[in-house]
Amino acid sequence: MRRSGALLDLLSRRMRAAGETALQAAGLRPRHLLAMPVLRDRGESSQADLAGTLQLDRTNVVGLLNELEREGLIERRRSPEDRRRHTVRLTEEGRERLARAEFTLAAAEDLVLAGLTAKQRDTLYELLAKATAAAC
Amino acid sequence: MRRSGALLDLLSRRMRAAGETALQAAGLRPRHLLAMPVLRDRGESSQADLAGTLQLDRTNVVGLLNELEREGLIERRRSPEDRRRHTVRLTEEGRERLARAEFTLAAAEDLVLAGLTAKQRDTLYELLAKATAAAC
DNA sequence: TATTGTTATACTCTATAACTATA
DNA sequence: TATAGTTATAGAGTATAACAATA
Repeated sequence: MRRSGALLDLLSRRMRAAGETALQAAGLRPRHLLAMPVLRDRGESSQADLAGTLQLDRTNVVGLLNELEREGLIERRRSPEDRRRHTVRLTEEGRERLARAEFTLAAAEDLVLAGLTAKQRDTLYELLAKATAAAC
Repeated sequence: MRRSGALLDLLSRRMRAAGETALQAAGLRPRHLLAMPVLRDRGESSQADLAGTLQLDRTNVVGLLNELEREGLIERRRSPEDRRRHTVRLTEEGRERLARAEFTLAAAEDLVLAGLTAKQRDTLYELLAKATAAAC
């Protein structure tokens, strides 16, 4: 019986472990590299929108942003239009740390996928992108 | 930049959540459906071998097997050849519960991958199998 | 009433260290 | 000395409930 779930579970555990190791020197974790690219691409975002995009619970986004804010990589500001919202942006340092960390992480990820050819890695990425794009 | 890790993380979280929901009625969790098929295919296994195959820490396999043993789905016996080892097997009830649960889980997994065609799901499975087959 | 951010909390997953019994 | 299983424990990931501020 074809059980993609078991393989996904194993591969994502390896990815996480490899990512943690690779990012350790940069003082970041894979989870940080989920949120930061979104902020860079959008320019800014509310915490709720960010949680929706990452499909993380908003309560966990609070802690994630606390860590990034403590490191000076993001900043929160109260939105003038809707004072319930925090507008979150990358700082300049956040942008720089992200650029370096992304290369480090991408290299580590490719290493985990060393069993695949470059073309197969591309196909895998496309299939994952298509699968996750679906509502659920 | 191509970041398979982020997509893998998201998809495996969805898989886990869908699997938990689907297996709830059977009183099992996705993690149980990792170990049980290995035991069925091998007939029996020591805990250390099982941990190696699943790439789980042996300390976590202890708890996993405790749950399955409490439910009467596996049995541990002291190995006569090496009295340090526990020989683990599926019970008859374990075999039956597994057969039913596998269909339930496979259906739930296909639902998570609904954004892909059947052929794409097969390709994804093959790529995941090849990627995880590599040492690391 | 509903939403945004927050805190407190609980449960799962994973890894490390240390113990025991065997080899 | 080393290995198999176990226990205790700590850290990360995730979700739920409840609250204050704001809409």
